[in-house]
Amino acid sequence: MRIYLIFFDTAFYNKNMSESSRKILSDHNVSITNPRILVLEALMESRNPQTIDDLQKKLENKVAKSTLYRVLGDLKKINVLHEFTSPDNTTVVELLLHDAEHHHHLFCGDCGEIIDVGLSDEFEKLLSEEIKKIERKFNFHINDHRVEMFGTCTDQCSNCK
Amino acid sequence: MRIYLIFFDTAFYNKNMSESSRKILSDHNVSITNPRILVLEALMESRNPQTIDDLQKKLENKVAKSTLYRVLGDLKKINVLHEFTSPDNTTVVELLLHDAEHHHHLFCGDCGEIIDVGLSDEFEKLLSEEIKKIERKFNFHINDHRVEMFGTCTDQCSNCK
DNA sequence: CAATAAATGAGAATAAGTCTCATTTTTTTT
DNA sequence: AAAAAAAATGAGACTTATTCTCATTTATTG
Repeated sequence: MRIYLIFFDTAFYNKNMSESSRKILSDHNVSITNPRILVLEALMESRNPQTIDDLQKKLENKVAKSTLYRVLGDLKKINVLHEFTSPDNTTVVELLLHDAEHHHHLFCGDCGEIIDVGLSDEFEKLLSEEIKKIERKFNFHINDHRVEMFGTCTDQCSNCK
Repeated sequence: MRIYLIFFDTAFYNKNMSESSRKILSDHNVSITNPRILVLEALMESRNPQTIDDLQKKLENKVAKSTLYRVLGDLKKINVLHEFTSPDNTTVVELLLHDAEHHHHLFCGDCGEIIDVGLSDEFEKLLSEEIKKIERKFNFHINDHRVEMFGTCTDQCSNCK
């Protein structure tokens, strides 16, 4: 089952990114424009979170800086993009596709790589319980959470060796 | 035991913040200057993380902007300050005192308040085990982690009501 | 207390992100 | 399918957070 999902996912990415991009936009009633397709394609090119700078490089000058930021804002608004900040204070961005599983982040302090990681169901269950306790204790309504892990890749990650 | 710690902590903060500040600096072989003491005092004034803007207001114009950033950098270097970014992309900063317990953060999306929260020992133990698994799986050395929780305070937090 | 080293203040410089507005592209209407 | 209306884009000006520079002041050392 898990293998099936991953397989599907990869196929989804590679077969026709332009098609997928159009579908994402039309599914959310967002008008289909070239810059939006280009940005979505650039986002799909890598599975892990990437910096705005990474995106700009991939897009060369095919999309103006102001448009890039605007498109990213649009994608956030329709909930297909997740933006957060890495420990060295860089904004990073990742696509949230329909089949994206709930996950957390592992940061390498050496090369800056950010890796998506899933944690066990047992852990997630206990975490949900902890969160319920926190909601009661602080009278909060909590709608999202994330575990961030900080370390160094011991020479294995793609940027390092 | 927990009550005792909190009690000690409060006393530590209030009795003589200037003294404590000097001690922090001398303990880390950092020269004792007025701006550093003022910044440390401002940091001690609130228990939860605060923005750079909060600090600047507390300091009025007693410390130049460039100096404030430099002092914060110094404090990070000696590991008594933790800097991170809130979901709305604001830099926040909190003092890590010797007796600060390991904790996580709860963010209110309405008023921006950030609250330190501790989670149960049982949870932390399971999280450590998960982290060991991740270290093996990704060949990483992980030295820190944090759980971030996002929500809204239901009219209870200090900024809101 | 003098000499040396380090830190500070003021403001210039940089960089990330936002805003403006004339032009172009997309969507809607007919 | 063309015209009209609405929305999005590009280019660059603007803003804001942070860093840098350097002359002056403050701390530390001998």
